[in-house]
Amino acid sequence: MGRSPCCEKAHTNKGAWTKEEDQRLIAYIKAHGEGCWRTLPKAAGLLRCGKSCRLRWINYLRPDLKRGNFTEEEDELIIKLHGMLGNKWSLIAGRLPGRTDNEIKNYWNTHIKRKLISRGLDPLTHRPLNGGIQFNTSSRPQLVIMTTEAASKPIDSTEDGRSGGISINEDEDRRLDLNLDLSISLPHPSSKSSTSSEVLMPSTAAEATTPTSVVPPYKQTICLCYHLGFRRSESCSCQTNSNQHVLRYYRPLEEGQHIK
DNA sequence: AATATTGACAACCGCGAGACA
DNA sequence: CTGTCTCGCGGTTGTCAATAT
Repeated sequence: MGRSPCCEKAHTNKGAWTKEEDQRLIAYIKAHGEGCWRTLPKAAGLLRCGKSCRLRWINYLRPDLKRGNFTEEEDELIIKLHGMLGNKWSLIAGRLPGRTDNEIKNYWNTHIKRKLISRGLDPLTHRPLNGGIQFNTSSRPQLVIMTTEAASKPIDSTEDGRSGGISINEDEDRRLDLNLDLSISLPHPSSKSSTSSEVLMPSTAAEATTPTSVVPPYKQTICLCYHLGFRRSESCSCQTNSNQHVLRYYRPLEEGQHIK
């Protein structure tokens, strides 16, 4: 009992999209909106696989795409986020408005990898290529995952090890130096009132977002799901869910900022 | 000028997760 | 509970243009 193919391969075009195909896809989505990619090609009169339509729309045709060269700020943000998230391109893309995961992935592979190598850093681990040399972590910002009992369960770990995410292994020391300024520690006493896992991290965001919860006076709670770029609100249940496994991070307020 | 190599990026493929019947 | 379907993600490949030989 096999899985049915996502489309009728015998009657679908492949390869580069023509202008006419683009126009058809744009016109259809403008009229009917995104959704049901499987049936879209037929409805739009396209001889394409639904997956192909989705990719074309998301990576190339969407009106909110920025296009053009990456700025130095974007470069640095990508490097920083990659250091924290690994190859989670969709999450990284969520932090860069107008950029797609595919675009960032390509850009990483063609530009940033070399940039890091030229800085003497391993693009995979962000550690010095020659080994041995360690950052002075005390003088650099840190990502600290503060755990509760909930954190004894690994976060974002997969069997095949493809994930580049942050994981917490109960057998390991609770304070891990993950390099690139990452470390994991036990809960801060001052945040006892909060039962969620919390992350202290350097802010890469210009703005602080809701939801908020009981926080120490010098911190503001930010939903990690939202902040890391989950676009669909339903992916985030932080506000309504008392689930102890919800991961949040706190970031220190910047100068001039105050909690609303 | 012809050919080979390299770089950039669009597109494809396979897989996993979640929804649903 | 199980199987199927759809969507989305990350890795890989294909193609074309630019550059080097």
